[in-house]
Amino acid sequence: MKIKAALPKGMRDFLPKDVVRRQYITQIIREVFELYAYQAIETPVMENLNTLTGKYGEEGDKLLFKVLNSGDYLSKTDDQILQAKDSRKLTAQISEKGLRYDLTVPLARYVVQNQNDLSFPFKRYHIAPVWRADRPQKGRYREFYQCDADVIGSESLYNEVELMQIYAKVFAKLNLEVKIKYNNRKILLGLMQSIGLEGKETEGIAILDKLDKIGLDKVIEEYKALELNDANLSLLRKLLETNDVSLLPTSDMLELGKKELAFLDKFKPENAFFDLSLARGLDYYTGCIFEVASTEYEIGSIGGGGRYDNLTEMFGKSDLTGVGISFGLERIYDVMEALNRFPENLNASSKLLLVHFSEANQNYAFQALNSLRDAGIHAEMYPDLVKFPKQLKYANDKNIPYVAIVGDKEMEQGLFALKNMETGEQQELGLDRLISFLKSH
RNA sequence: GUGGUUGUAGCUCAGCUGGUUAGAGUAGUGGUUUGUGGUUCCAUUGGUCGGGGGUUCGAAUCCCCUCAUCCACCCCA
Repeated sequence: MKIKAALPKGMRDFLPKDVVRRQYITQIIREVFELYAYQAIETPVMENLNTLTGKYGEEGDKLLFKVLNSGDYLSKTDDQILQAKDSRKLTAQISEKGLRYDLTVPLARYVVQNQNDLSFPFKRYHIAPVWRADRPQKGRYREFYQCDADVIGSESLYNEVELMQIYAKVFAKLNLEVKIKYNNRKILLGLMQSIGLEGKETEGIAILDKLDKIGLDKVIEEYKALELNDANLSLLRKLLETNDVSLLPTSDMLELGKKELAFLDKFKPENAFFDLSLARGLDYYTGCIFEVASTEYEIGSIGGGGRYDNLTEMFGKSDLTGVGISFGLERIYDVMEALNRFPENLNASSKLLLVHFSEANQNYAFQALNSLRDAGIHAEMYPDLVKFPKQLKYANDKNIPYVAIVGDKEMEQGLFALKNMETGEQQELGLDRLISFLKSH
């Protein structure tokens, strides 16, 4: 029976030429992370479901990929729940693992679990895929890579500044123009509280976040629906129009937020800007928050992050604050692709193909391969005995720049006919000269 | 979860208002006197026209359902 070759929704294959380009991006990110003294870690793709749930808000919980228990999982379920077809309760009984939704929550778990072996402040980076059961669309996939750098156990705001510098440096190296936006959850929370939205802070912050999309008037309308008085409504309007922190009311929370903001204002990179309407949906942020968007191509945010004070507390260790940023690889890729910013010379192929006409030729060529590879030249021999044009076509399709022809003539003279696949030029060289030629071209 | 779009050969698509054995390009394979590709020419493989049901003498084409896809909303990288 023939089954249809297909992938699950929102997941993709990558061709060799795609992988080279993805690695070009991650390599730059990795280098900058290491320059700033972050160390790589790895964690499993699966976490216990109770590690993941409740960290990303209600929406986030819905978007978790859950993994079915092994074995005869149905035999252990409650009959009543099974009969009632209650998916949520049943899920809890048949699934105890899930795919990670981001790299931050697993980090919190990791830090608590491995605290004895880590030195704090712990600066780590992690480049790996995450999964969200979202509906795919442009720039949104169900499997995508995040590239994270976080500092755990340091409340210094220099960390925030460094992280913004990392954003600036990486995107500069990628030749992309971006705008780094920052804000502070304390400002947002304090503001909501001071305008009479105690208990409804999250709701109020979510409205702010829509400013870009629906405009100021509609934002104010939505606040009106929350029964704000006129004084507070006009205050909000003014704040959003001017983005001016000095207009903020006074409260303990707000003063704290303003102080933190002032620090960032002082040390921030040139392309970073305070934005009062920046909110970010992830539930765990408590201090500074960041988001990066391309100024050249519309695709949503290509990076985000912030400070989280209570994430390790959920795993039983308090007083361990963290701050981090994330790069979204596929969106950065899409921007690079759309703007044609990948270097021309990225090539996944070898430099040389050895072609031949007989088994004797192959024997001879295969031995030469060893010397070529010992010299560090990426080389391959066409493995099968096929017609000559077909071997050339292979080199051509794979974008291999040079072909060395090994026929009886060449064997007798101990030479290789080196052909430049672009110009068609051919020259006869001994093995030593072949190697030195390829090394210098 | 809501709204829209599109589903025809491995890939990109054409098939007009329903009418004979469903086409093209490209890729694949075989040849073009067997040591020169990208750039000759010829031949050839490959499709239950997303799936199911209905209307009709007759459906890729019309209607209904369903699945998938892409896009937008929600939210996010």
